[in-house]
Amino acid sequence: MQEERRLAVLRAIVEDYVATEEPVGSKSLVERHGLGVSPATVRNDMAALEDEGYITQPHTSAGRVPTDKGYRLFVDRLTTVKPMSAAEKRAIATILDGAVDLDDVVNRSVRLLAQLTRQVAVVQYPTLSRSTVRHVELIAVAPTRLLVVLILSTGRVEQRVVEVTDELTEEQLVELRAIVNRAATGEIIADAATAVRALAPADDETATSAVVEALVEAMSDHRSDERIAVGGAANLARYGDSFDSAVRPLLEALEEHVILLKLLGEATTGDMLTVRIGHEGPYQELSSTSVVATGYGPGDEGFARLGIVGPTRMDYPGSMASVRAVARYVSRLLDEA
Amino acid sequence: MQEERRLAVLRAIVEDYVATEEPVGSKSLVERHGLGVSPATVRNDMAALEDEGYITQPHTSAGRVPTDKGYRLFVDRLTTVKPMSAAEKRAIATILDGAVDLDDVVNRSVRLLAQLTRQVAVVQYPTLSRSTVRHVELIAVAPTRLLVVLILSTGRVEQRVVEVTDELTEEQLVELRAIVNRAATGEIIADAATAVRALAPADDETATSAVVEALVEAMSDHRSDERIAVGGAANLARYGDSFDSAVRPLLEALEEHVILLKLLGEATTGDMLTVRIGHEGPYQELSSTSVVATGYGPGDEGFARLGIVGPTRMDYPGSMASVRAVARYVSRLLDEA
DNA sequence: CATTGGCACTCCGGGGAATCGAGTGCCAGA
DNA sequence: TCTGGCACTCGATTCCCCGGAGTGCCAATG
Repeated sequence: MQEERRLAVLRAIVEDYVATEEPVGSKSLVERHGLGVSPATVRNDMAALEDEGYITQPHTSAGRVPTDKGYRLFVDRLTTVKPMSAAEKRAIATILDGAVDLDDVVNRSVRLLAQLTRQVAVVQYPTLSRSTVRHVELIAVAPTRLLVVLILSTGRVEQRVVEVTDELTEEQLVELRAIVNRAATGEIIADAATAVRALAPADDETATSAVVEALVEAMSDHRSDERIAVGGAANLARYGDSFDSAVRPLLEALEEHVILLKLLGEATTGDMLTVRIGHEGPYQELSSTSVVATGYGPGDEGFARLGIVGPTRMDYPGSMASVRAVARYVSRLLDEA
Repeated sequence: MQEERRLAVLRAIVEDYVATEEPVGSKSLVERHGLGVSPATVRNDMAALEDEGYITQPHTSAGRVPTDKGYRLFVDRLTTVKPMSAAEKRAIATILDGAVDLDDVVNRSVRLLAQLTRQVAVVQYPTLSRSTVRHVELIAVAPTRLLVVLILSTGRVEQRVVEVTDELTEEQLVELRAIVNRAATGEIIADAATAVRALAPADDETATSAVVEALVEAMSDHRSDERIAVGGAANLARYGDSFDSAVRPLLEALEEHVILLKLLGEATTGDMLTVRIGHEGPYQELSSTSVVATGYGPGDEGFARLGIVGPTRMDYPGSMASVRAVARYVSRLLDEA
């Protein structure tokens, strides 16, 4: 089965290259790994692997380096996500259990991920779409001006200021508040939006309609979708070589949350662990960085994403394990709340 | 007046070094700047300046480089904050005027500063302490559970959940809400806390006391004091040399908001433009970075800080001008709101 | 036919040696 | 007090050489 051995060789190359950061040659390969064949044989395999595009050599007669395609094969077929040790699990638990609210959970997760993987970690705040409305509050801040406050089960608060044409009496306000709350409270946000919208006909011009409009807007506001926490940027300092080409665009991307979201992947892919290697991503400038991400969130389907981004030359099994473990733990945490 | 010329030489050295990033020698100095003396004369001055500790040479018979002490003198006596051009002012205005709320103002400011100075920008969120209470809302979320919402003039919302021992009727709730609002609404936050605390004697055990406690806590909560926005980290990529020694600790500091706050300086120093050069700062690891910061905020006295942090070898006049201009504009913006 | 040992070849990277040149310090003279 | 001249220093650049790791190919072997 020379085919099988070839894959073993590829795996060994990836592992060695990740560990040493240097092109790996046939001789050191057979020494470090216990493949029971001679360097010459390995060389033949390497030549074949190179023909197929899985590895490449930086210069003539240097060692081999995995290509993106090689990493892809490695991730897809040559590795299993290695389970976390009990100690690591405990560490995750202790760190995350101390969180007091949603913001805290996200911040702790991001630090934890950065620490575990020694890469840059990115955590998207859970979307509103799955949370429920806890309360709607209307407050008159001026005669014809209302402050609409939307309080969600996650503890998040959205607010809008609404101008109304007619002055409202206190009784009208109380009544309106009651109506709106009756429609929205306890509903998940999408349903609440529908229910609230049903309260006012489109051509209505009363205060109700203005408030309804603001509420619907607040509910469907995607700003919180775009909220993201980033951590572990200091790990970029370990890039050392290839600085301008790799670190600079990444640093820029870290401040563009829209780009980060795109990197994490579309939320529609669910809670699958996804790995995007180098050029597979949407940005050319980031062609030497990979992303390991997954969906997470309470309930069955993930509704936000978290992950890490680092050089293509990274420890995929370890990163994948960490990302998955953190995602699972956070999801459970959110489930309980 | 050889003393005067010496200072001119120092200024020229600083300017050249900042521009070229290379040690500057006597010959190129007299060429680039119009001091009407010979290189030899300048050399004598340089020797004197070196004796006094304002400049130093990296290696024997290389050019001279300013020391921290040299930069200090430069900043204190040899430079005036150069006014911004009309175009720059317009740019500041257009960018900041588009802001829709406090978060937006802060985010835009941080980007703007980073863009103007090409350094890392840091903006502290305005503290609650100077803002006024717009409204207090009490919401029963369960029979013996109240959600206390504190809405401030800045648009910030603080919330607390309170457990009360006795069940409250709707009337009691309305009354309590009225009492609390009468005491707090319109007051600046410190006064409001005092007023609210006066509502319930310390040994009281009623719902009032629980609510009061939560409110006071929310009002004095310092979490928002610590909120900080950072931008322009990509500018660190321009450091090029001295990477591990300078960029790494800075990247680490950027994630530790407590450290950033310390770097920005104590808020008690008011709205003075302060410059901290290299080792003058509280952290040894950041001995090759400087901070240009100032207080800002509505009203006369600054109550939050913003600034930039970059290499000691930076364009101080330009940075100071940008920081001050942005601070002023933001302050005016907050004043209007 | 896959595997292996042998062999010639390539080329990167490190270590000197030589050179260049910008810059300095010092001194004597104006 | 300033200036020109001069000898000296020393980091950076260039060049060269060589070692070593690695390759590709080929003929031999099980």
